[in-house]
Amino acid sequence: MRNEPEDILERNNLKKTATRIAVLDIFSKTKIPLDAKTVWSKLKKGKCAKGANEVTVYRTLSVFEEERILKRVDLRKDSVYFELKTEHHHHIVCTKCDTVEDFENLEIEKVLARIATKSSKFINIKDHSLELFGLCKTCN
Amino acid sequence: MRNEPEDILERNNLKKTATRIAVLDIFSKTKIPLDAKTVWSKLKKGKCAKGANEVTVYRTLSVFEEERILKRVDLRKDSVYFELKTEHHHHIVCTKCDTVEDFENLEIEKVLARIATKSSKFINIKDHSLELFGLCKTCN
DNA sequence: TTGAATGCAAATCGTTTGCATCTCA
DNA sequence: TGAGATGCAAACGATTTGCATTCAA
Repeated sequence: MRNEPEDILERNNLKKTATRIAVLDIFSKTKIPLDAKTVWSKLKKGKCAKGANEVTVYRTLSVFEEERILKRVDLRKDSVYFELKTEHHHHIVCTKCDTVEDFENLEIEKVLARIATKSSKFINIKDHSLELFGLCKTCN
Repeated sequence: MRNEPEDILERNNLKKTATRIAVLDIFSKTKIPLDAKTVWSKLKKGKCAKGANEVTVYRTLSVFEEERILKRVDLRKDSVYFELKTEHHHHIVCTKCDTVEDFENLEIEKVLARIATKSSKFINIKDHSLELFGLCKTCN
């Protein structure tokens, strides 16, 4: 399965527009969670024709989230961050600068699955967020 | 160590005002995360003199967060939720209704502590968030 | 008394919506 | 061609700020 922006859009029955392709490009190059403002400013700087509209960015992110191309990430910031939905992983976030480190851990997933079965009120757990917060070596 | 609203305020060198006491009361009775709007409406309904101002609620929550009396919780809602900073625990949140279930799990804390030591970019991890999202038995 | 806390109005910020126009398929 | 995508202006909701007033200590 190819993962070029065009392929992703094709696969999800989305029209291949310049903005959408550019947004996917940005996410795949950046590799860290981004919010609408950041994507928008990257679009403006980037070679994307015309520079795209801020509202279109919001709409694009929203569509990508619905199509599960992007995944929302909870970083305790004032705006909503997204990242490409690739392998399941979590983040360590520097509360001072914007450094983000990814990590994955099978053990945690197992424990969470077990917790899910123990819940008294929930029967259908679909997702979870797990992020660590602290100071990176530079900011510490 | 007593934990009446007055004691908490005293301990944190905060003036004991009617609104602050009422807000702490609400949090200790409710036991689930609350956002500013909810606290405000509870204040209005409650016996709190005058009913307090919405802005004051925001300021109160903010002060309590700074003083670490309250802890911010990320529930993927449109507003910011807080809860009393008591024992460390996590949440299972219904994405349809407002049901929230608490859970704690020592095993996870251990694994996270180990992950923290393995990080290449971070040296000082202070906190983490872990919330599960799904549908409760009623909404499922 | 006095600095901190509150109330009110207005500003700000992130995000959404209505509608006319444009563009991919 | 026609449904979906975009742009622009305006609306919106959550949160913050400036400033005058009130209140706990």
